[in-house]
Amino acid sequence: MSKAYNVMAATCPSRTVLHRIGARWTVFVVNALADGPRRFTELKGHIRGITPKALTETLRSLEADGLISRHDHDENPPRVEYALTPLGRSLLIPLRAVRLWAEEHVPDIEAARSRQPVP
Amino acid sequence: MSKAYNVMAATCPSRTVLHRIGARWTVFVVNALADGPRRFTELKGHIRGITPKALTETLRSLEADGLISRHDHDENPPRVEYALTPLGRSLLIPLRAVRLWAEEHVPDIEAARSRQPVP
DNA sequence: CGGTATCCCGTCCGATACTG
DNA sequence: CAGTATCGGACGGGATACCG
Repeated sequence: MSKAYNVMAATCPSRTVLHRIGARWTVFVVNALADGPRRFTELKGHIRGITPKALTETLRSLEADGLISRHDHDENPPRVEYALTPLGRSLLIPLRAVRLWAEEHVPDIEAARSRQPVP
Repeated sequence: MSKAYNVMAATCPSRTVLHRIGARWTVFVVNALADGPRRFTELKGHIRGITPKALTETLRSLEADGLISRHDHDENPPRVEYALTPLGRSLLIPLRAVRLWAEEHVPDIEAARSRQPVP
């Protein structure tokens, strides 16, 4: 049952899924929600360098894909909390593997890059 | 030793690593090399929809990062083989997890997307 | 606080054609 | 076979300012 989709096919929808995962900020946002719900400004503060525009777009995309949920408490002052859905939490596992790999192998890759001739 | 890098820091070099992983064709090329060395045209045929330009760029980038190696046999007609380096093979593990997740959860995500109002 | 609204620029990437 | 050359367009995303 797990082989119903094959990413190598040109028309396979799993490509759009991979595209979303590969988007600039997805990994950061999903990871930032790993420990529980967070508010907009919390996320913005935690993910250094992200602009409100990028954060909004990322949150909306992830919500559209059912990976996170948005809960507006409808208070004043406003309070909105974002949280991973069960689907989003399941993504956390492979994403953590990728993140750890990245953090682990930065030196190797930087070494390889520095071996390049600088044009 | 594994926490020397933290992707949440704005200046963290692991972000460039993630960026490379997230690039349009990286996942496909790395996965296509999982079973051993392959030639340019083999890859192009296996990864449906990729243009020679995109394939070349992806291969060069991966080579620059030390993830794949390029072996020109210097024959006529030309024969060039690409293969994963040990570093590239280590990436295969987290990438496979991501690919499987994507293939597995396509239905969930498509369902979520179809629940969206179509503007 | 939790976002929008603009503006704008780079770069990614597809299509197509050509070459050693 | 294994690429390069060229063009052009879509889009992601940064900077900045503003709003309910």
